[in-house]
Amino acid sequence: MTLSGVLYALSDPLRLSIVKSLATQGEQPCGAFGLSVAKSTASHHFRVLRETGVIRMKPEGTQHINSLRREDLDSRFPGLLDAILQASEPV
Amino acid sequence: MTLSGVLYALSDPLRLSIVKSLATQGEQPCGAFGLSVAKSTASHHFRVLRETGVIRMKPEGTQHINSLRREDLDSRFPGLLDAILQASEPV
DNA sequence: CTCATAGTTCGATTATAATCGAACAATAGG
DNA sequence: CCTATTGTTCGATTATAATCGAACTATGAG
Repeated sequence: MTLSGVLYALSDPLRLSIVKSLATQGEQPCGAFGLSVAKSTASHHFRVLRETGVIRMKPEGTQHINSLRREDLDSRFPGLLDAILQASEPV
Repeated sequence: MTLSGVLYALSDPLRLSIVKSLATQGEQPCGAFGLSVAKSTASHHFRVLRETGVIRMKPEGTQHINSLRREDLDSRFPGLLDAILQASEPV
């Protein structure tokens, strides 16, 4: 889990929107985000988030539940996630 | 100045190193960072940092002095820069 | 067993980004 | 005026990343 990796993962608007949704709505399956891209594209973005350590995924029935790795992020990069979530909130 | 833009700019290790240097050493001309890439490549990275609003540049004699736009960043994205600089410090 | 649902993987395409060298521009110094 | 220094711009190349459709996998429902 690297800083550059996390920043890169979050620099994509679609991935950032996923993370924001997880932060405010809590864990959700991939289908719940209403992403307007092909399934394979969505899967790619979830993979990036997973591989950079931003989210975790657990299979549950036929779906995969995503959740934010908040504790890990907060301990490794204190304040970073909060700053990002807060910065993107003013919408 | 967008969040995604700033995150993108800082997700590149070379650009992050420039920003770290500016944060700790204060303003410096392009040549002072000891970047091991071609001049044109360095110029490209400075441009990205400039265009995303992370740094400003002022010509001074034959050189261009770079400085961090800390106030702007802090007011637009409170805590973000600090979190990033702190996270990358543990070196 | 069959079928629908939820995602993944694969391969291909397209779009972005990083990188370089060469030529250029601006300035300061002699 | 000539030259060195500092950085920019341009064009080309290469590397990464985003995107899609099609085929696949796993699970649960009937």
